[in-house]
Amino acid sequence: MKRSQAHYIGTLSPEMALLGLLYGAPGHGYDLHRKVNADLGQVWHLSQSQAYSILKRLEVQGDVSVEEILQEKLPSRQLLHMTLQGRRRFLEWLDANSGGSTRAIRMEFVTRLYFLNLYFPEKITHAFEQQREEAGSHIARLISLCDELPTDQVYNRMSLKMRIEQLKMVLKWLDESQESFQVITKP
Amino acid sequence: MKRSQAHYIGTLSPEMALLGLLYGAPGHGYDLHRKVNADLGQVWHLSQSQAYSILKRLEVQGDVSVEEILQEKLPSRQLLHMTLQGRRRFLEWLDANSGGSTRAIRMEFVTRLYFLNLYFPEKITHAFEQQREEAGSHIARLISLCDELPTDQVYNRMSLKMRIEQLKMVLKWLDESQESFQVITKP
DNA sequence: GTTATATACTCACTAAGTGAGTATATCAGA
DNA sequence: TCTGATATACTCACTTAGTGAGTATATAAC
Repeated sequence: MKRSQAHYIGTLSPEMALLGLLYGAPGHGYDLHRKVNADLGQVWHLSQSQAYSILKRLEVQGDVSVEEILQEKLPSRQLLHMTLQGRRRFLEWLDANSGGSTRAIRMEFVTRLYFLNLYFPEKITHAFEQQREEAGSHIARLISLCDELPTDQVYNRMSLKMRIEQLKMVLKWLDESQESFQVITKP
Repeated sequence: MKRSQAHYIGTLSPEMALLGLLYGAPGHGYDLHRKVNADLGQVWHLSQSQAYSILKRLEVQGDVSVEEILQEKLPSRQLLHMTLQGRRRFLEWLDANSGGSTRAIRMEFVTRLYFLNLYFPEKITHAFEQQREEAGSHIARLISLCDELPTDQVYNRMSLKMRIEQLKMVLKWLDESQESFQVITKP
């Protein structure tokens, strides 16, 4: 209950990238880590040990269950399954939005697209629209924040301005990315 | 020796924001935290406890020294001084560059400007130039990375493209910010 | 036959970040 | 005058992110 699946500000975790891979089929920690690195290596930088530690947490939380596969001589391997709870959490996360941080958009939103394309390609268009709206309303919020800032707040203003411009950029990037998706999804 | 003052990827810390304030005069943890929040609150989100924990580390590392100020009745207050080592580290950091991550630029670079303006305003122009170069070479690196990416790497490409566009934005932002600085530094 | 590589995982560590708690002083309003 | 809010100044316990190195076995390559 005390679980706030919310990350601390600035903290994004590839938790869902790992969990989501199990939606299709059970797998080993080893494979999950490799898959994330192969398909989303520019999105998340995930070390092997970090992958295992996140998977451990997912298990403790009850989002995945472990099937010990005993082997003669060999140490036993652990096959990970997504639990019903994990499935629910994953699907919820898929529909959630990534907020207005450019980092979150680059990491979470792109990861969502990855899974939507795998499992629910029909939802992609909506995801783009939703993200555009989110970005737009964040821009508005930041602009008003910036306007309220006293004139002497030079550095805070610089920072805010940068975030605003970055988000405007994101709107363009969303349009361009979506176009390249049309090619994939409607050939 | 094992100190890599380097942050893990994606991890930026307001360590230098706190340390740098002591360059001018010694102060209490309490004041340092308030000052960072007041002047750089949009740049760093720093809780009080986090501030104290960073200051503790700075002390253990030998960058600051603690002067216990005993008070009758009251619990003793700790006045923090910058040590020679701390001074050296801070000045080195001031001249270093913030790399090519947009986050690092928004946080570290802006913080550098803040201190340059306080202590060495004549260095500001150079800092802008240095940062522009850095950003430029990072853009080049990311573009070649993106070009080398196999066509099927849709999501990695999306992520890279976003970073590239963000950095191009940064170049504009640097120009605009510097203009607003001219007003301050050469009135 | 050895050496490199792929498979599959564990552990110990540093550091970021939160949230709540402690203790005192001071000042403004009922 | 007492009361309660606010400012000062700090501590502690906790979760999570992230690194780096170590362990152990199978298999293919030279």
